[in-house]
Amino acid sequence: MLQQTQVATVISYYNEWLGRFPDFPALAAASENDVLHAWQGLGYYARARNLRATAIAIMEKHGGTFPRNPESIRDLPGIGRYTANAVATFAFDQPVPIVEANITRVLSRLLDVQTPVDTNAGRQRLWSSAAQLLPRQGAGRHNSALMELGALVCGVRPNCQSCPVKTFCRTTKPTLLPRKKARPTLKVRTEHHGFALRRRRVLLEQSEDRWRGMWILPRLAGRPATGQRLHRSQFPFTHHRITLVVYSHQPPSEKKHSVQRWFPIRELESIPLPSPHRRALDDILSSTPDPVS
DNA sequence: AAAACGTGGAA
DNA sequence: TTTCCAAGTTT
Repeated sequence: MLQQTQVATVISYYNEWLGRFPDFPALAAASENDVLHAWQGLGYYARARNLRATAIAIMEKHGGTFPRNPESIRDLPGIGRYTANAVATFAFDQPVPIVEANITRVLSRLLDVQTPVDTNAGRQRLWSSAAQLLPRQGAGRHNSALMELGALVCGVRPNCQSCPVKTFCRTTKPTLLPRKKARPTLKVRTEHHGFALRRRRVLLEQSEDRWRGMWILPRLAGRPATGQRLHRSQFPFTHHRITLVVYSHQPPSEKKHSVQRWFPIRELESIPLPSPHRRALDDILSSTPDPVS
């Protein structure tokens, strides 16, 4: 959950998630739809599918017990070098390095790393440095301390006065570090969707790409020739800014290549919808109590 | 190896 | 308002 997501955001999901899926058997037995529903709003939905796949792997390949060594952990779906080592060091106190956003700030400043950290050379530098700094005993505590330092002192706006390792720090301009590659230019796009309501049911389709497995308003090829504009909003998406426009429309009776279903309005809260489409639906359903047939 | 993958908080 | 970015991984 914490991958590329702030701790405070994760906490608002964490307890409910664990209440719903308290252990590996429960998560392994859950449907992908249930998992996506519990995850909705958190983003990066591949994590939800991978976490479920990991639970299944734990049950089927590891006899229900989470593996202890980093290589085995790394083989689980959705777990890369950082997460594997983080679990190994925090759960099992193993002497393996970790490098995430906080430690990237700390090490790049401590060592005055001018190489962009989001390049192979930069990552190599940080990971080998983290490995060298590792103590033989108490690696879990050490790694935790590095992260806390990055979170509480060596943040985006560092508080060097209160830094416990200021005498070792090589940079004189901490706010210029870590360096990163130039961001790709923002791409602006408009996406057109249709809203159809019949007998208190809304037509939705299951996304096959961006929000794979989640339910969205049916895509339209472009601005429809007919149909009233019911909603317009914008949402950011990685390096895109997308304008979402929703029109009233009369769906053709047959539609191939995408799963479409009519959902009673009451059921909308129980199915996984991405945030922009949920907001659009909320907007339309509240402003037009009884829109077009 | 660049690009894709989401969302909301904070400056 | 815009921009940056957060306990990264996969393709």
